[in-house]
Amino acid sequence: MNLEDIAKRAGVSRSTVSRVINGEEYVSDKTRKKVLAVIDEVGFSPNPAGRMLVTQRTCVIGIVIPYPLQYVFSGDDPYYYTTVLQAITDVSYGRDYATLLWIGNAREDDERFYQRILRNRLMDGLVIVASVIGEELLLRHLLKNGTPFTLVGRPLNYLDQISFATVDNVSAAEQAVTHLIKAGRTRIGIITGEFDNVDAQERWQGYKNALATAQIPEDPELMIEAKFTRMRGYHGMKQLLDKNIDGLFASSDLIGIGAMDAIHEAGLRVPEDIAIVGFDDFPVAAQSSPPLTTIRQSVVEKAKVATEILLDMLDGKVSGPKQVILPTQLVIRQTCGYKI
Amino acid sequence: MNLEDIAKRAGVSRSTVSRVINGEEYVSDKTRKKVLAVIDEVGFSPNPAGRMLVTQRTCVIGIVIPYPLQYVFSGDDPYYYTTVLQAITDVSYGRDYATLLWIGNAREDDERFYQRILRNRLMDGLVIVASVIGEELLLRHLLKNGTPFTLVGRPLNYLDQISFATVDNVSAAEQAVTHLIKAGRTRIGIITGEFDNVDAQERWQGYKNALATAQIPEDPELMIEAKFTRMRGYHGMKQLLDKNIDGLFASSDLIGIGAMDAIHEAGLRVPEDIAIVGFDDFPVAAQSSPPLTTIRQSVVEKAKVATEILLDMLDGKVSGPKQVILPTQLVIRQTCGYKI
DNA sequence: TTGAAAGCGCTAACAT
DNA sequence: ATGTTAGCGCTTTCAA
Repeated sequence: MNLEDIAKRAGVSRSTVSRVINGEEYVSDKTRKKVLAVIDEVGFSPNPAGRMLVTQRTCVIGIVIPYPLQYVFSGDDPYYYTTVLQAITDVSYGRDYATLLWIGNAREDDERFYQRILRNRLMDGLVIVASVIGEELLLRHLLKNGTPFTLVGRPLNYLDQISFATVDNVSAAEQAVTHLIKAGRTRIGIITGEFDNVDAQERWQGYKNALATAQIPEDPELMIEAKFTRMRGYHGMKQLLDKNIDGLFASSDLIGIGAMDAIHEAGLRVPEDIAIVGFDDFPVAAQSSPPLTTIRQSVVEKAKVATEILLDMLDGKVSGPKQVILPTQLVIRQTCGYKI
Repeated sequence: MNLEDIAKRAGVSRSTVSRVINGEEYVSDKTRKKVLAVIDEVGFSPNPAGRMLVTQRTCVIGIVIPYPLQYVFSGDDPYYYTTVLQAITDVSYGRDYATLLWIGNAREDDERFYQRILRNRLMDGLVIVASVIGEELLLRHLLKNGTPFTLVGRPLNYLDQISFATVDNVSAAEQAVTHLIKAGRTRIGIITGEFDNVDAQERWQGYKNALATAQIPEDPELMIEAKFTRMRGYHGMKQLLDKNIDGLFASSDLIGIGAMDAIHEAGLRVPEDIAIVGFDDFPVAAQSSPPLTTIRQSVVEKAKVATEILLDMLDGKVSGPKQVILPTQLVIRQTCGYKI
């Protein structure tokens, strides 16, 4: 069933059917109705390959998550990715784009993965979820052959040529640690995500900045590189327990909650003995006991904005690189004990 | 850059280039090498639209998750979906298929969602992730117009016409409850997922079967419909606390862990006062304290098998509906106290 | 072993 | 307001 068939049944020409389908003007109401009736009757929908061939557009965007889904969060809270996926698809569908999904694979090296994406050519552009360092190669390829793309998160290279949406992790972390300092804490530890994670790195920097501003010397013993998981938060805190800290900046909520597990297990209290400020404000933060004081970032917003920038580029509404830094917010609950 | 361009540069015809790209025989080694060199040099990859138009195949499959990603698990453990997505994409990429992602959207009704999928026509077939009742309409459409598809999970209708991979939830739940009975428990409660979830329903049935077999009368007071979340497990257990139960079948690990939260909070012990058997054996099960005795199902396997069946159908290796029931396994840890 | 040519289903420029 | 026609880039006969 194709345009020609519909045209015959409706007693018109192929082009008229095409016009009706694409909602173009210069079709009489009567003709339009007749054609639509036939289309509806036979349940016709146009073959996208034919259309793609002539328009050179697919109305498909790619979503690239350049690592196995459970890599970063080690399986214990993939909240981040599901939320990002939902947000990207919501925006795309709303603007009549379909989404092709590319998830990294533990058994395949980056080069092959990127080649598969680049060879596919079924996409008008890409949204790349960039929490982990290492997609530099992909970005270079894309920039070289001019494929439109945006990042959810901040790229490390080509900063001036790339569109992205992110939050200011550095300032937000500074704010978190400053909050601990205002609460009177002076021996403040940090447990952060792995260093190949851009967010983890930036939050680490924010921690250092806040200490510097308050003229508290850094103590490497209090700074632990872990992962964004509850388990690693728990074990990280165990290392800090005999270091006599009175404050902890947990670089993610899960880390914070894991740390609380360890603190409670040791018979200590939060916030009385150790005050904690987390990061993310994922749903778990409000549900922990005591509820976690944390920095709120909107993952949904980040993903949505990145997608909108891409679609705006594809629809010709935006040309140059566009970069959006979304606001964060300190959410005061009960793990710090300090009210502003 | 198209076949013609490559042909000119290599001094051959379009058809020869096509043959080389598609790895056909009857191309001399010399010609093949020359063409490949040119392709490599200019970084050519064929336009999929042209190919699709003539072959009537896209080498794209759709992944359909007919509900918002965070609907079923209310955001506190999207482990299931990330794992399913990873498994489906792994298998697809391994067999040179790309994946188009369709996630349900809270703001859009089912009818519209399904129409978008059906109209898309960019897919050779679909893998449908079917944990929640309600995709009947989609299945009917697909059966009607002959689109190949498989389900991850068991369908409720058209059972004989549909290919799927699932586990035997009924027997597995029976085994779980029987394990509690063998441990000497007689007042056994159940907290299960919502009834529009096929797995929840089947596990509920298995619970009843086991009681019947052991001639323990059902007590509606001990049977709680909740959701597959830690929170709902916690609140469900709170309702059961004054019912004097000595055993609990938690229809998911998260429910079990939430129940333990409530039990511990009430100053009771697991398994001494209340023995628990969960379901799923997600990573959280081994990490809880005490570690959860549970039924292991392989979500990865379920998703992989469903995808493989679909691709086999598309590659003409399988014709009729193929249905696979995957094994489950009782994993004995420390929440039941009974060693076989 | 290679090339010529037809045609997949669609859009868009042009003609009417 | 509608029809005619020329491709878009590819595969696939068919002929050589």
